Amino acid sequence: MALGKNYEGQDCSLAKALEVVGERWTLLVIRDAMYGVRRYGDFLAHLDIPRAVLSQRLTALVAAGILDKRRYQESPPREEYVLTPMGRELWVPLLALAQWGGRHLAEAGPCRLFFHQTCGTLLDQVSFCSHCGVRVPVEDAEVRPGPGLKGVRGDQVSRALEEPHQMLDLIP
Amino acid sequence: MALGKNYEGQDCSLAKALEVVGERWTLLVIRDAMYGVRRYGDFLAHLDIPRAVLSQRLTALVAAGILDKRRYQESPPREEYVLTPMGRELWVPLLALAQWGGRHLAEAGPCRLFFHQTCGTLLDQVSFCSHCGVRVPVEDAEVRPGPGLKGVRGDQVSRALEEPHQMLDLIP
DNA sequence: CTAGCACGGTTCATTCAATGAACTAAAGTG
DNA sequence: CACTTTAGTTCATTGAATGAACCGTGCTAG
Repeated sequence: MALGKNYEGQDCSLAKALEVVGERWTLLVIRDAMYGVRRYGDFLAHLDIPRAVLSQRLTALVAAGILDKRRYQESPPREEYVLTPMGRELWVPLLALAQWGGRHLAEAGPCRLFFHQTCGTLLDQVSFCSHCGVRVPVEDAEVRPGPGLKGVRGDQVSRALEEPHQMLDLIP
Repeated sequence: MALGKNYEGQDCSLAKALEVVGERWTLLVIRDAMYGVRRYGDFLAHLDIPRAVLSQRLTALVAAGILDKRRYQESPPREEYVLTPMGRELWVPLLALAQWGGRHLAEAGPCRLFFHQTCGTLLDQVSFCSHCGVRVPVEDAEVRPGPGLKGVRGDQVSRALEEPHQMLDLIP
């Protein structure tokens, strides 16, 4: 692969994690799954990822136990990819990385902000709600557009995310 | 590059972060820098990374403001790479990812454990010390070998990390 | 003063993955 | 029956990763 194999000699939990989620595109696929993207075509439209790469990544993530592929309708048979509990736990490092990027790399501020859904508090320190004093799992969080959002993408998913949206909830 | 460019269309802080730290090897280089690795040769020995890739990554990280390259001795002139404050903040997502890997991918348990240096409390929930109620920055943390550590690597850095070691402190 | 060595790289041929366009296949729709 | 939607696969091309060899600087031992 391009990123992910051959870290075996590393004797390190981080290396093990990167073997599974460290390849190009993989974390963005997982991010989209957290936004509620579930279908091949929606990932494709939102990520501008080559089809072959998307197929490979989805298959690998299913094999790793991060995504679950399941039929959501017969006739025509259609499958969706949803995060497993293990996949949902990636919320913590993912949010931390996004917040780091928002602080240091986004001139105009973060593109998206995350809130504790039950109390409305902004999550700015990892996934910890300073108001409630609890760690907020993905399912209790809400995304809203942030100051840095340009809104240049025209796809379905991007448009849906211009509105506040509960994490994991299916994109229209 | 192989991972990192071309996420520009993404309008997302996570994508921006991955443009800088999402390439193969990059996060492992930063991890080593947090362990106190500073010299080209030590990164090389500990990571088993091709020399050309290491050069490229170090240069890119300096350009991104994550590492600082500075002379630590004249005659012979030698440079070291140390984390900037911005780089040190990657501690949060890095630790979160390592903990996720330790929970889900390490049969024998995590290879390394991290402790709040001032009180000795294990950091198991991101970088938050449950005893002191504070967020622990890298410089206040200590690494110790965990149950999953096999200790198969013979290089200087690996051997040094078989002992408790304060983060960021220079490896012997 | 010269041979060797440590360190920090660069160069280059080969391998392997990413890219993107085209094609396939199953099923439903008009 | 033609056409569309969805979810892929195939394939030629590009580009990065790999690993071995080489380079240059400045110490150090004989």
